[in-house]
Amino acid sequence: MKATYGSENESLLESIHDDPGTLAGISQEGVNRLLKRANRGSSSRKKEQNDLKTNEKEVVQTMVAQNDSNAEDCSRDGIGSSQLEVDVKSRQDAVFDDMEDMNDSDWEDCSIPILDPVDHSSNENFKGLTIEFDEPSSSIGRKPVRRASAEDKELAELVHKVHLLCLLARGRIIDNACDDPLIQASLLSLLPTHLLKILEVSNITSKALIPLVTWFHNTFHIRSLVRAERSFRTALAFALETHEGTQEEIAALSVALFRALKFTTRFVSILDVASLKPEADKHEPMSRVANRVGGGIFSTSTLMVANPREVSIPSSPVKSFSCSEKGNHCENSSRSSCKSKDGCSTSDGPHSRFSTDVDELTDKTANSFSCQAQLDTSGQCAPKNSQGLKRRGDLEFEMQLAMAISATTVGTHENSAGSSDVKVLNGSKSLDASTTKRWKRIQKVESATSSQGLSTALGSRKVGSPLFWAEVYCGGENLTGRWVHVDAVNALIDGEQKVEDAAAACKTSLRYVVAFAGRGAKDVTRRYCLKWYKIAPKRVNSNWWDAVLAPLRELESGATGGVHVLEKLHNDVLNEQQKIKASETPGACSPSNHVLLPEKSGQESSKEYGGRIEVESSANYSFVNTRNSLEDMELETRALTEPLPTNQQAYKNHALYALERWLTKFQILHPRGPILGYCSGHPVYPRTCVQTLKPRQRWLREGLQVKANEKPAKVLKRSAKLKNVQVFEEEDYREVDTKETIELYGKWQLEPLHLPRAVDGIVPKNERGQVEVWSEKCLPPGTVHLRLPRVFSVAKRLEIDYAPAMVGFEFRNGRATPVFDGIVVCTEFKDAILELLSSIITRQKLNSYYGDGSSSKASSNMHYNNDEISGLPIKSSSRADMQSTGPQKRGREDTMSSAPSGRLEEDHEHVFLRENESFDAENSIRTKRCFCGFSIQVEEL
DNA sequence: ATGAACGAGTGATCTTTGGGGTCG
DNA sequence: CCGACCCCTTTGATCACTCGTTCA
Repeated sequence: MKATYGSENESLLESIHDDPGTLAGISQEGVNRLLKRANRGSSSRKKEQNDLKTNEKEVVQTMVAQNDSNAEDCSRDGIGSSQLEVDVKSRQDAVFDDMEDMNDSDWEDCSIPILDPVDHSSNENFKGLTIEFDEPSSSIGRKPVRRASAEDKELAELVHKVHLLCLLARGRIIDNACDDPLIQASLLSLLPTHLLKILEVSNITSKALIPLVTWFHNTFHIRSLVRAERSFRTALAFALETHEGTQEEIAALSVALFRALKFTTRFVSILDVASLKPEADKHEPMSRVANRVGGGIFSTSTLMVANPREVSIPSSPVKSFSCSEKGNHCENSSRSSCKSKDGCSTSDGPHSRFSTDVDELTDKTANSFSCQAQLDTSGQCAPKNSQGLKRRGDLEFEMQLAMAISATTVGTHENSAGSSDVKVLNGSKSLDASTTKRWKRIQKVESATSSQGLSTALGSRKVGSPLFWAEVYCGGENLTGRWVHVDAVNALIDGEQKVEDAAAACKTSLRYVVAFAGRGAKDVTRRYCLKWYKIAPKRVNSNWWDAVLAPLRELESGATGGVHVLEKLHNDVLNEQQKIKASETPGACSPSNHVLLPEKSGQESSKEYGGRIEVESSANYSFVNTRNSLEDMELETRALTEPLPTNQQAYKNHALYALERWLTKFQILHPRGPILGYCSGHPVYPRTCVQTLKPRQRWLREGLQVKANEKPAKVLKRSAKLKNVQVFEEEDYREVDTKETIELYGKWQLEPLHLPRAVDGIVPKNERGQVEVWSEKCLPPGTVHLRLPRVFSVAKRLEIDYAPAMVGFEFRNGRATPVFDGIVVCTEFKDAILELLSSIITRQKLNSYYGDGSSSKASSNMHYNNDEISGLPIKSSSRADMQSTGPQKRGREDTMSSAPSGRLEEDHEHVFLRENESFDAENSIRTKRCFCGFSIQVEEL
């Protein structure tokens, strides 16, 4: 495994050079680091297990040897030996755990009492040992279950996030390359003249795109390549030149073409990231993650076959056929890379194109998957006879191919059977039934072979998955226009609802579908995902993701749905003229301004200051401005209209729906309805009906109290054994008392907290003489919370009634201890307290500036004075003040006080940790405390 | 093949207000 | 005798979640 991963890492490193963009580089570096760390962890874990086993064996062997030597005198007849070994093993198993951490030095050379095998049956000790043997032996049969630790999860999340960022960066790079004017111009120059008529369509529809996509699909082909070190733009140019490329490149070319034709177009990609949860990779070693990184971020998927030459070419009598039957393509195969029986194509030269013969293809695929991927640039391959025994590589390749075909064909079938909006190109005959059957067969084969340890199959399941496509904004669709899914690679138009199934068939999770435009990005997963409840748990924390996407969304919106500020200003100047012309063409860009050599991408067409394009961009301003909000609404609507899941489990954390059985003990349905449907006979309620309940005391913390005469919405019985141990001992016959109930209330039973008002300067306190200040709302009316140092002393000295303010609990020494911070006093005393505190501060200042002696003396005076004022010893400055050696920290602050210096020579240097600081915002006084108890107050400028 | 039910393991969350000895 | 201070010791119950197994 390690070796595999190592090679993957190397390819990963190589691929860094692919895009020398800083972000990509940095991201890649991050990924590598994480992967290395992860690999280390996982390999070390594996190593642990291996070591465990190895150690075990060694220990057993050693001990057996030892025993042998020790039992030299024992009779060694063959009858007892096997039993002896078993028994010895049992002991070793029993002591193994303890031995794990011990060094050899920990072991004394001593004889292990081994009884004569003949006699052991009569020995009681031995019997005991034999019993111990049964446990580990039975556990051997059990699968070693190692659950993911918190660290594993954290690591997996980190990898997931970094991977996401890398893929985002990658998408932006590709998107940017699609805007390349030269590439766009070259594409346009390739375009047949008759297809240019599409530019005359004012409001483009998905239907109008069919000839264009057909041409593109017939012109450009997928080929899996060994990547050379080059930028994506170069790769794109190369793909353009050779008409072949990776799925990513071909998809990018299609985007570039649409943009060249002035269609508002996005490059859309499934970000196939490493799993958010460590368990997902449990059975797929990190090599697969690395592989996916290599294949997903910096190149398209690669065939997981070590030596491409090992892949045989099935020798069914195919003169040619297209793997992209019915317009669908498998990634690692294309018609151009399919080899004739007696020839191998070379990668550099243009490949001959073969006409698609679906019927023939059907036969071919039914017999065997006789399509050969061109696996490397050399394109060399050795034709082989499929009749013979297939090697692993053959088998695997066929599986990949089958999956790819199956995946895409499913979508095709649904397309053809589906709505009229769905267009299927290049297909005349449905292969679905047979392909589906094949798919199932192949799946069986796959599971069978993988169980045999077919390592090369790792990662290959994702082959064929639709990972890249385009979204073209079709103004002629619906009333308002909409984004249309255009997968030129697979010749699919408007097949958004097929993507999920196709991806699922290739084991690709549709967790993140991101559309790129204008160097920005937008999450459009909702458009392609019907079962969001399956996706949501696999996605990263939405806050983080939204924050990451926020700036990119603006860029994307600016490119596809809005107008740049400068353009808007410019357009404002020409407002009158625009108004006149705006009413003429509210749709997409004008075809009449089409030029073969575009100066800008479709998104930036409005930058072209000339004639109608400019006018249109302005005219579209309000229109396109709503385009994004319309799309947001569309995605939002999809989010709110998810179909009811059919299995109960799915309701457990469903965002929209709930089953009563999955409610937690602190939840309740209120109101109980409406019932949206039933699942296995259980009524389904909207999630909005699920209310969280809390005890009365808990609501108080939030400044809410239960209304009068409200009965608890739920009463829980809680075992209180520990609490009532003493009670129980005293009244052990009252078992009922060992249970206590918790009365829970819901939000609808609450009202704002009404605490008794402070009267006559007396603070209302609880039974402990405190005020619990969980928030400002918990303060009794007429009181104020003062969180000032020494305020206790001041209040006491002024003989003002106060209550310690309890702000929470902390666990210390295994028990909860209340945390106090400041005091609560009646509002009328606030000024008096602050005044006195202020006077103390002033006195300190005067002392420090004009007092006889050094500032240190003044400082010591301060503390002394404080104590004097309060008449009470102040803990924080009691001992330490007398022992401190001087202030250790001076910053920009104006030091109001400094510690006494040099009075006592001690080694201790004060350390003022930030968490020990308190800050009085009103007076801008910061109190810093050393752990020794020494404190210092500074006024911040 | 799928899903329900169940059990086991794990991590997260909730809990929530000292007491005895020593010294000045 | 009283009050201040130090030291002790670092919970554990419960819930939610996940995964594996079994069974229908």
